[in-house]
Amino acid sequence: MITMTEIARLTGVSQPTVSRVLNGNQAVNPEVRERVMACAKAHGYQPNVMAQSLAGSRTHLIGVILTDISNAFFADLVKYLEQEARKSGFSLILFNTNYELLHEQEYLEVVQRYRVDGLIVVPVQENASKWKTHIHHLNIPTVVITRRAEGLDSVYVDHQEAGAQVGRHLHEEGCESYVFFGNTVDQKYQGFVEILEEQDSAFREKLTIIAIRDSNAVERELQKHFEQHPGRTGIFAYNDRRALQILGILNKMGIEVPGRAGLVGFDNTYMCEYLYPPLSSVSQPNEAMAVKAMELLLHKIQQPEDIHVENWPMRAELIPRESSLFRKK
Amino acid sequence: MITMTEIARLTGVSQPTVSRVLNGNQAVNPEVRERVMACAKAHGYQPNVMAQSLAGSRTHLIGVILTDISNAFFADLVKYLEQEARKSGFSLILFNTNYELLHEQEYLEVVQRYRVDGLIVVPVQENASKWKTHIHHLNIPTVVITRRAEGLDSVYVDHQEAGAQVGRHLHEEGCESYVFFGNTVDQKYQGFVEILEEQDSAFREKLTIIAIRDSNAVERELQKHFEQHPGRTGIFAYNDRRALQILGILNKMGIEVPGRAGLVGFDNTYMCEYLYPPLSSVSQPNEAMAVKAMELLLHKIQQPEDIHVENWPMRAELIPRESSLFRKK
DNA sequence: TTGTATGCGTTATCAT
DNA sequence: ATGATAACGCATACAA
Repeated sequence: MITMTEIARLTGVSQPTVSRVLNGNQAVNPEVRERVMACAKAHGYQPNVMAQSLAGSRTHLIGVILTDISNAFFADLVKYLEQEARKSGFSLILFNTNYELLHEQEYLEVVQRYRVDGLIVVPVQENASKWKTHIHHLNIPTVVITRRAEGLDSVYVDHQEAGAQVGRHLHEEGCESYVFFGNTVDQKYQGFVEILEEQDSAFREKLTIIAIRDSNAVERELQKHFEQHPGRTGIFAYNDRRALQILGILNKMGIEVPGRAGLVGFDNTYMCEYLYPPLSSVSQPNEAMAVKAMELLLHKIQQPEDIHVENWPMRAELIPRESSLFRKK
Repeated sequence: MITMTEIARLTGVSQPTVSRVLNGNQAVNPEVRERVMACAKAHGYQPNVMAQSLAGSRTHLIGVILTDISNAFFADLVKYLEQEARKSGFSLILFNTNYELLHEQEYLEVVQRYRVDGLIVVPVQENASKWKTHIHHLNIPTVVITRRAEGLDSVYVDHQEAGAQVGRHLHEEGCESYVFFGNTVDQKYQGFVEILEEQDSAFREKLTIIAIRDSNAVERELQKHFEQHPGRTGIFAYNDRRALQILGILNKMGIEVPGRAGLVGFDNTYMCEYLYPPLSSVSQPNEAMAVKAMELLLHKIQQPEDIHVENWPMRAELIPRESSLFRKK
């Protein structure tokens, strides 16, 4: 790979002159400019980012540390992050923690070694004090994405509001009892419950919470619920994967969807529209999140003195499909 | 970020001595060693990869250029690639071409600028001569993955053999007619057809090929097929996404699966086991491919003189599930 | 407009 | 065992 010094030798000028030409910076003699450019092109010159970075400029590297790239949701996010980074001439150096704190810690060191200009992170535990201390010590512009970490710029979806949307929707579609699949510490659950309690003070008695995964056990729980609640049941699953499993179980049980039970998933995975019936789901604004996160990050990179911390809760959107729409007969 | 020179100043030794200590290389005075180590640890020293690389060692960067990270299959692959890279102390710098040749070309330049030690690529068009010339000019150890590029190390799945597996399976499960969803240039199709022609010389007349995507149009085509072929029908879809759509359509048509039609997908996506009925699918050995690709690449990086080109066709495996199993009543 | 000199943080080759 | 010194490829301040 040819270097500036080499081009200088070949064209009979000094290396800084080559630098000027190649960076289009200063006023250079047009003839020299042409000669140098021609030589560079002929030899396929590519600047050595390592040297550039050493000499004081930026690395144009953005470290992306996330928990699970094989998760379609994160993979989608990465796609948009990469797209945005590219627009500004940055490249992504990617790390997958696999939800392991040790890996996360190690990667925090690796990105330091590469002197990344900025960091976009999906933390394993966004509010663990150890992690926060570590991050703050790095002194690298950082944006947390899909999670809210206090004291750090965060771009995420307001899950509580999303849960409320689902609750409102199922209620409007005539559901008289409810099943929530997932963990009750989930903000989705909080929003779901709150809005429905507003509608119906006896709501709690009409709610079944299922956290187990085993299909047979789930079927038993559902059976029990349907026996106790004759009216239409609204089911909210914390993600589409889970919703898919439930759809299969309902199918097997002979429960009519959406007639007897309305189902809503989360993440709006591509498969939703292909399922039978098509699955209602909550769509997270992946591209918007990526764009905003990168925007915040680049701003911090360019203006390091701006120490202002921003929170960007974004709104998810329920995409109603057949699985939860009450069709009057 | 503290440097070796700074540590040298603080501990009253020379910078090269610090280097020796930190690299555990030479015999150094134990007292000095301890002093330096303590100082490094206290200040959270991290080597500057840019400087290391400039000074002659490797960048420990592996460029990963692929077509679509948001595709679950590639995302999964990346997960394993990252895992393997990490084991050997390499990091991934990731690029998503989005199937655009211009982006691919541009990224080929970017990885040069970063002086990556090696390249793992899913090309947009693996046998375009322009691309191949470009790749060869780079003179960077490269492994092509999921595709077979002649003249370049390639790790991929033998789709023809995979198609044959599906054909054999459906035949064994008592199918008397067949539907293939996809493109006939697909190697999967070739293998599928070949094996079935061996079994039944009149096979071609019993085969319907559907390439369209529109659900209504697909339904009409299927309807026609079922009217003409009363026996059990074996359906092979080129990927799970498509299989899912078909499952929905069959459901809607009232076609019993697997009784009236056996269905097999491709990629063995996580959703297969949650579908109703669970979907038979061909599993690509993602982890094995990633491991092999990285192994080949690291070998080439460490032994650049070994110019030997290797092809690694790997075997996919049909995972039979309820959707294609003939249950005798 | 152009060349000289210097420094970035390492590694590596010398002496000592 | 350790310290000078040079070199990697580039940017930049300064001199001419």
